[in-house]
Amino acid sequence: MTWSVLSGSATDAALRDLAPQRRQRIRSIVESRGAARLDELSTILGVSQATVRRDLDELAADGAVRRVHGGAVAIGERPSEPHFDVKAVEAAAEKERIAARALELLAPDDTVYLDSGTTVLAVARMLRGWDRLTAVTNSLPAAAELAGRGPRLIVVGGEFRERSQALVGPLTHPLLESIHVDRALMGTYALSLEEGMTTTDPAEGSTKELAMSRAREVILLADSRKFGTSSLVGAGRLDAVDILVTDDGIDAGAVRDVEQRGIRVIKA
Amino acid sequence: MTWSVLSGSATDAALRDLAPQRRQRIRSIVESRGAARLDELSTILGVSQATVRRDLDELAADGAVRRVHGGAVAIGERPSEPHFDVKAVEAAAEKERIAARALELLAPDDTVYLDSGTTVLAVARMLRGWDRLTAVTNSLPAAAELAGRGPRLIVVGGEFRERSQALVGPLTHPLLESIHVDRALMGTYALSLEEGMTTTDPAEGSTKELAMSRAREVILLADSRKFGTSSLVGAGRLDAVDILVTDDGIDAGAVRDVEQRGIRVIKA
DNA sequence: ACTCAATGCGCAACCTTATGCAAGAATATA
DNA sequence: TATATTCTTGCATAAGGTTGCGCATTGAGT
Repeated sequence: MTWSVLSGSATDAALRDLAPQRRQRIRSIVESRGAARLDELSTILGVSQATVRRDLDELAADGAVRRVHGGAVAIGERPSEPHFDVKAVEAAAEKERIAARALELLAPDDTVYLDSGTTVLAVARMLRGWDRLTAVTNSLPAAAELAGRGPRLIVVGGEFRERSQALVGPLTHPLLESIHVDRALMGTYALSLEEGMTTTDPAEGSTKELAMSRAREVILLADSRKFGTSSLVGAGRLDAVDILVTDDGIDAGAVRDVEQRGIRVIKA
Repeated sequence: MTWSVLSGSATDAALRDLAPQRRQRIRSIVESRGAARLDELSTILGVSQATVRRDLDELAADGAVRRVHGGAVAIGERPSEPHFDVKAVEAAAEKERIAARALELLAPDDTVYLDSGTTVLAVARMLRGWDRLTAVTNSLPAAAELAGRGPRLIVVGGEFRERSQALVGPLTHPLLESIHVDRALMGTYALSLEEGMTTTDPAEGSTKELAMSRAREVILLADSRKFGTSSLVGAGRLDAVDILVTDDGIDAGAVRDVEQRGIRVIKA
């Protein structure tokens, strides 16, 4: 029992973070907002500005943040502003590997559909300079990434959905129905054997399904953590998928289950 | 002007950006518009001109922007004539004025089509926070500007044309034909009484014509230097235009000619 | 149990930097 | 050349930072 609660400062101490925890919090605050002023941090954390200063100096010494007058800014500030708020798309190395592996499945003259999602976006980045390729996409970040950098670019129309930064809904359908692509590179929010691909938005789900139906070959990019999860609405059954590219975190059982459905599994 | 100085300075400090953030903002403003005036930046950022000067000097030293008399221009704006720099700054300010004037013609609940081009792009920028508006556009930069910042956003599909950074061609038509907007804000490469609007690309021309035909009211944004010029292919006759927003550099004779066609002329 | 050094934190006096202001010099436009 | 901007410069000020010190808590040694 802590009857030391009687003393004011003892109470505070009990509630307060330990120094390393506090530094970690500062670090994530600065990182998520790009910058933070000293007095803000002091208020948020409930410690004095002097303490925040010390923490900031510490973090700066470790190279975790960059110290500036009045506060701190995150390291890795992008020099050229991305057209879209592609937030924290320092795509995990894992996604990069999956993307690189998927790239090998494409031919230089292909017509390729690029779905929304960060993993597929990583592929889009790697397509710079592929000037014989035709890329079709409903992802605005992917479009921004490809605009004028090699591939012929076709953007499907539709209503912009902020969460996925993609164009979805009924308005996309006429265009999708009028085209045909060699390969579709799909992402997904969740994936399970029974439900197949699932996502949070009905419009997005049906757009995904339609896109897949217009492709000769469907390549699904999904990291192993997606396995065995499911979300609100269906976005295509597993049967629609021809190739699954994932990372080696996937367990052998899952691989066997998927391969049993006639899907080729590639571990990046 | 200086009420911010008079009021509580502590409040201001809390709202103000950190120096690196402010520089980053300046950088992206200059980059996205191609140029910016010093006093504009001062107003936008809420700091004195002296501070903007210092920031600009700093950024110029880093090679992030190019400093010119009266403001700064983005790196990579190629000078086509002597004194282009200052002209670029002036022209940017002119477009802003035209855009601001056009903005007054819109109602909060409107459905608006935004054409490609830098002047219309300036309007898109000003539409941030208009969350009751629906914006339809074929311009990728405009879409990037609006994505998740207020208006409902619908992007028409189509093939991306690098020169205009817009989606054009036959693939755009099905979607355009299935919608109807209150107002269309159009830009143009060239403009003359006889030829009407003209542009360099056939696909772009027909897309513009179609877009205008889907609008209840067509608003053309064109600075006065465009008058009396013409380009390769037609992009709509003047009869299709209801309102012309231009700058006061236009001569009285031209205004009379245009008004004689039943077009309302607004000088920004 | 008691002391005592170590640590973390807050406070406040003092220094530094960033910003604003204004007058004169420099530069553009007519 | 004349005139209106814009730029430079020096200085005032306030926001931010630094330093030294004291207090509380903790943990180890006696």
